[in-house]
Amino acid sequence: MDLRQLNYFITIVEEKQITKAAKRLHMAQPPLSNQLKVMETELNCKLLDRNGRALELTEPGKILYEKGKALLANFEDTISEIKEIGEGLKGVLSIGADQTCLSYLPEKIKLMHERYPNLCFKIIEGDSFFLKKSLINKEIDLAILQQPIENDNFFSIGLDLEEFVLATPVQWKLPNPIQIEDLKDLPFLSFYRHRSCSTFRIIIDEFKRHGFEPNIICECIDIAMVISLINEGLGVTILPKTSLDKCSNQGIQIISFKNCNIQSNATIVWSKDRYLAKHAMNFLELFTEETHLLTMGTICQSQ
Amino acid sequence: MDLRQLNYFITIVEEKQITKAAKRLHMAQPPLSNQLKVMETELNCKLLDRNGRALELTEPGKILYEKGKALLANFEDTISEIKEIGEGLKGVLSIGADQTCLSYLPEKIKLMHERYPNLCFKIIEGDSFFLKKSLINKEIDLAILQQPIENDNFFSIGLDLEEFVLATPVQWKLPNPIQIEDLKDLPFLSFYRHRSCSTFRIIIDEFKRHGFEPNIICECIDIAMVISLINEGLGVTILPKTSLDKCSNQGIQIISFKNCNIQSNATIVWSKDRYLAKHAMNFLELFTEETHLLTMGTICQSQ
DNA sequence: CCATATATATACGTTTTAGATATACTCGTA
DNA sequence: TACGAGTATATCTAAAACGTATATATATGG
Repeated sequence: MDLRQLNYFITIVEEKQITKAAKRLHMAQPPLSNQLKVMETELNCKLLDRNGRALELTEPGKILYEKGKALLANFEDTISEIKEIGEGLKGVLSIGADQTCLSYLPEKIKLMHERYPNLCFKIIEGDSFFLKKSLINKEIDLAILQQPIENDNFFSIGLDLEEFVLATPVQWKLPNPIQIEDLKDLPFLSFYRHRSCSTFRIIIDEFKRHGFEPNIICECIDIAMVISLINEGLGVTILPKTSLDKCSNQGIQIISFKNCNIQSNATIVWSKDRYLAKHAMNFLELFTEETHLLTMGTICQSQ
Repeated sequence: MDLRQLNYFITIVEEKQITKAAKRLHMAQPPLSNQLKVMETELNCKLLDRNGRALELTEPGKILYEKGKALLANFEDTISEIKEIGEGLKGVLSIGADQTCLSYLPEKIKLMHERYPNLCFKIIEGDSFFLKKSLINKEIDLAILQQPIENDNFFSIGLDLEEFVLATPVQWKLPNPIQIEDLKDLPFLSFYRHRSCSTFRIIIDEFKRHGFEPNIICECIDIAMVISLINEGLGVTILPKTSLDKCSNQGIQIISFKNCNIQSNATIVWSKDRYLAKHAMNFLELFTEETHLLTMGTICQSQ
């Protein structure tokens, strides 16, 4: 017996007549009578007691009706749920972001929530290595991080380029804009978990390009810690502009660079090894709508 | 989507491979791949992520697997239950009996319970009119009563014929066996709800055949009441022998009749208007096994 | 009591679709 | 690069679901 037959049976019971049930099911009466017979043969018992016109449930018929109705409803609910998840209307969207890119998220998540109110979000913070591993392990759908991963197991789209700025204690007297060489002797605060963190590398590489290395007096794993150290007048750091906008920045002075061509290269990345879930595609669309930075061809994987 | 396809999907998930799943399902691999594709098309989303060899569940696939597995199990349980009920292994068997026939039940029900331990019983007591109505209303599956119902809406099989006996107070000095004429002046106790009760009519008719009517001093609705009145020495009554055996009968004297040809005519009766449930047929068999009174042709209705 | 209306069952032909077979493709590996 | 394991595609076959026509059964009205 299958669900089609079960539905036939339930309709017959509710219409109390095979003919009416056939109409409701948009089919002719004879095949419906037939299917009922097939079911009864398979179950080896009468489900309906036919005396002339009156159609009455037998004991097993009664039970089949009760349980079958619940089963069908359950099944239909499940199908609907799968479809909703498939359409990205429901489910859990897991996004990874490194510290400098966390600032991209709040606005976009608000937008997603408005469009897909049944969607849940999971935000994971970590450096590029951690995020890469999470993508491969399928612990996250997407990651936003500085600088594309040099590996060809990932698709990626670049977000708006954005300048890096210098953050210093507010009372320090420094030129604005400043030159990278002026940082030579300033105490420098950096953040990362591993020295291979991409944001860290971008900055270090820029220093090296100018022929020196920063005077690092503290390495933190956390931007907020760096910010509070700056607040205390301990030193300076270099960050993408927007990631400072979202912090409480009284006590922080923001200075642009004159001759520095490092830019925030925030990139949204996902795994090639995996079917990109619809809700993740929908999230990507939020970025493409605005920036128009990419051809959609790179997003839509071959199905 | 139907349950066959759901089962296919679940098997694929569990075997982690379409080829192995096809083997387990005793079918070829191509149609199984096809069905998976059909499902994905219908649900409008990928259920499995195929990268080369590794077959992994997508988000909607995961949910479908979890819920689908439960659904399938539920469905199979329901089918099993229906089959059990259909085979008479389970369910509720409702039996009606009039007072003089209640004594037939305990032994048979014990037997039924041993054979079909999951079967429940419902025993209803009432006079023949009440039982007839209950059969028509389908409140009971079968009824056991005195004398076949003269209506042709019922099937019936007669049980063992059994003599009626006289029950008197133990201290009364009466001949044994006795003649029906000797009852002419004895105080008579009778039981029934309506004067049309068949047991009552059988007895009255026998009195009339001998040219007199009993000297009825009390009409009760209950055998137990009649018995206790006899215990008190109030009068006598006539009953089928077995229905006295089962009562506590200290204080009761049982006397046979010499010239009386009334017999207990206990009959088991069921409605022609109704498909006789399997458990009811099984119950009937208990009687036919012993008595061999009937041709099975009358039991097995045309299906 | 027969005629009619209403409903279910049977017979048979048609269409749909699940499944089989053969084969091509894809990817990882030796 | 060739091979092996697994999946997808193409085409055919067979089963079964459905429709049409019609027979049968049962309640209702004249």
